[in-house]
Amino acid sequence: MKNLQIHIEVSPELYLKNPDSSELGCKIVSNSIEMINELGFETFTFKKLGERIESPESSIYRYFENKHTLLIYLVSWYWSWVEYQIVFATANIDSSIEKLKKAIKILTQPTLVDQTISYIDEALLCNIITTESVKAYHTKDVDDENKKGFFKTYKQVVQRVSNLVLEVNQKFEFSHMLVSTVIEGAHQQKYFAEHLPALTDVKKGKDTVSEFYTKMVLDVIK
Amino acid sequence: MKNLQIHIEVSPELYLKNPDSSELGCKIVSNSIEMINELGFETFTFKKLGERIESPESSIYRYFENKHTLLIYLVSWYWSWVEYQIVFATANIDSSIEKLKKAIKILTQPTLVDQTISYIDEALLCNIITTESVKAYHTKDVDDENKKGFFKTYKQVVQRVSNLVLEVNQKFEFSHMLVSTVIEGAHQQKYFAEHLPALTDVKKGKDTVSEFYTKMVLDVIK
DNA sequence: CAAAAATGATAGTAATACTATTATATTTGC
DNA sequence: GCAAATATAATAGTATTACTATCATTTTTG
Repeated sequence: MKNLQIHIEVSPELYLKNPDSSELGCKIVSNSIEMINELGFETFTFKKLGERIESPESSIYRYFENKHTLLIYLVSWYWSWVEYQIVFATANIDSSIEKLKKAIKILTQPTLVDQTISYIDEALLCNIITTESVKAYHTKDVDDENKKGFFKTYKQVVQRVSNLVLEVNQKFEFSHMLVSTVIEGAHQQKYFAEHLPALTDVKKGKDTVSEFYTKMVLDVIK
Repeated sequence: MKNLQIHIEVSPELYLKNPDSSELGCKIVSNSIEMINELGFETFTFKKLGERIESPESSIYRYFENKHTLLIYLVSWYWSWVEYQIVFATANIDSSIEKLKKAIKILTQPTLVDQTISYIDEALLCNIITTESVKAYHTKDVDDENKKGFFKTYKQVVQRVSNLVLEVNQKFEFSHMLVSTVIEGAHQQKYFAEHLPALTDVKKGKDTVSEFYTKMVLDVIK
């Protein structure tokens, strides 16, 4: 998987000007990832980002409509990246169960980063997904934004893994629920482990999250 | 369960002056529930609430430090109320499995409201929990607020249901994860059903969420 | 090298999330 | 029943946020 020249494309509805297309754009994206990690999404502002990259706030607004759309851009990038990993990890495997296990592993394991594509720090981005991604679709504008295709890549991943579930058990009626439960659950359990440990059983060092959700999926669909 | 004079108490850290103790306080709480439903949490402001109840913004600040704390107040009230329902529904039942099933039902069923305690509209409050409660603990201040006991009632419910899981299977290692996965999952599936149906399999009219999570729990712990 | 496009510098606005102050009610304790 | 305490109203003010607008200066490119 290393040193491949793959390139992740994000749907043009999510930016005004493709940040990929200029140095300033890349700086905006990579520094926003760092700053959202440091400050949290609500405390992060375009003004602060502007100061950090030494460019005026107004220049950032030429790339992204607002910080909410920037978050959705990051989330969308993330899911394309995850989908790529799933496709790669399940290629040339015959057993449906094995494919499903690999996919669950990717969706639940602790921040995995053995590769870096371009200017995006995937490890930091994973943290953002864990702590901030629910904010991407818990807004009054979900329905509008959904119509515009803002959540397409997330839905694609759910559909793809859902298909793997059905490959194992064609009669299972709740494949999408199961997959979205695993994905969201894995994020939350990681978050709980760090901030609200009473809500979880995650042990340090161990990959309890993967273990639990893998067991859960296999028990439920068989 | 109807017409009981039960009273739900919220921990004093969550308010400056107990809203329960005055007419204005009750108006603040009941109208905030309506307005958060109508506007969504981010668009809701103390200024708008003040206009609605025809009291100055500054009066609201005498009850709650800010709108975030008000949200936590509501969430905390909700979990006390749910805990009460679980205790009530599982009283005098011998079978551990039956008790667990009842608890899961309460945690996953569509907004249940056959009773109204005081000035709080439980149906509207349930909607708020479904769409906004993740915002209560996804902030930079979680750790601080957790130390102050802001999430105590939620943790109590998880612990209680977790104990029911262990009653059924003492050797199950992931009881807290399982329960918090069910609770959060149920909220999210309801939200997805309404806004991002591609992520779920919920069918209209049917209580798919309860059905799915009940099956899931029983399959995983046995 | 001229025209177009991108960026920088700067200013400005409405709304938000508060805090502060003083006046007027309302409650309560003796 | 009245003074003291407490709660609420009325009003003003501040720093920050989330933008929008304008114009000058660079940089790119055909």
